[in-house]
Amino acid sequence: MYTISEISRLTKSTAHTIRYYEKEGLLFPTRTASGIRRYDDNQLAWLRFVLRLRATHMPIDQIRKYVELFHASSDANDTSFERLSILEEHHKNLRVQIKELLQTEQLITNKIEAYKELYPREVERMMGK
Amino acid sequence: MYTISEISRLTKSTAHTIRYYEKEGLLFPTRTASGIRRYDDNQLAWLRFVLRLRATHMPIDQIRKYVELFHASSDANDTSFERLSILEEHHKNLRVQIKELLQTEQLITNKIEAYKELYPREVERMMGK
DNA sequence: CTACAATTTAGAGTGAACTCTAAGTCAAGC
DNA sequence: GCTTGACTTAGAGTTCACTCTAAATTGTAG
Repeated sequence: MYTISEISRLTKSTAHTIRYYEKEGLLFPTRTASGIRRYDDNQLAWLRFVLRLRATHMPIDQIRKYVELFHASSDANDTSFERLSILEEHHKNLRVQIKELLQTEQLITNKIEAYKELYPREVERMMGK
Repeated sequence: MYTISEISRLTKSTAHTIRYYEKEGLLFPTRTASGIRRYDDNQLAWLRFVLRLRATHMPIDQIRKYVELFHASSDANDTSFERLSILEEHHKNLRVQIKELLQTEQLITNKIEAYKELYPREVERMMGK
């Protein structure tokens, strides 16, 4: 079981952000009798996943929707399909982002090459060659 | 020469945003005698480039720095190297983003597969197979 | 000339995601 | 028991990038 500062260190995020995610309904740590947050390995893994979703620009609202569906799921009310479709929507988003980044990466590479051709000696000097 | 609404249509951005970019020092359209903005093909191409930088999360401050260096450049004060290094910084950023996206894409793909294995028939039905 | 659409400005408002503050409570070492 | 550092809360503040408003001006078609 980890304290918030341990989780913060392990995930390289701030305790402020971790509390904020809890307030937004993304995390549900247990508490000690005196009210101090305790995180286990499952919650650590889940937070790590959340941070990757955030790093790839999935809105907090969407992540919360996913969490709510997870908690609402039961034999009588299986929410797997909705959760799957949220994942698939983000997956579609990821592919769009990847495409945009790869295109722009090529464009920037070309521009950089153009600069280097314009001033080949100076660039070599600047680069410490 | 294009009006702001034509540029807006051609770049799929709003006139509001285009004026905002001008206020932020990214664009310098000419004006008619009565003060109406006019954009030529060079400025259109530059705006398109700016929009790709933005789509790949380059901060407006950085783009402005690049523009300022461009305008400050002369034979006596060549700013090509600084501009090159700004491009290279963004290029480094792009590679980091691409890596993060590809990793997360793999992770999500795996999760989606797990859902589909859990409920293969229902997923087929949902997907209209 | 008139009407109506497009453009202009300064500045206010919005939304998302943090990020921080202050005042108080709790835990650990001496 | 005392001190020091970690933790708690509600709520305020910040940053970024738009996004919109309102009132005035300009362009255009009939």
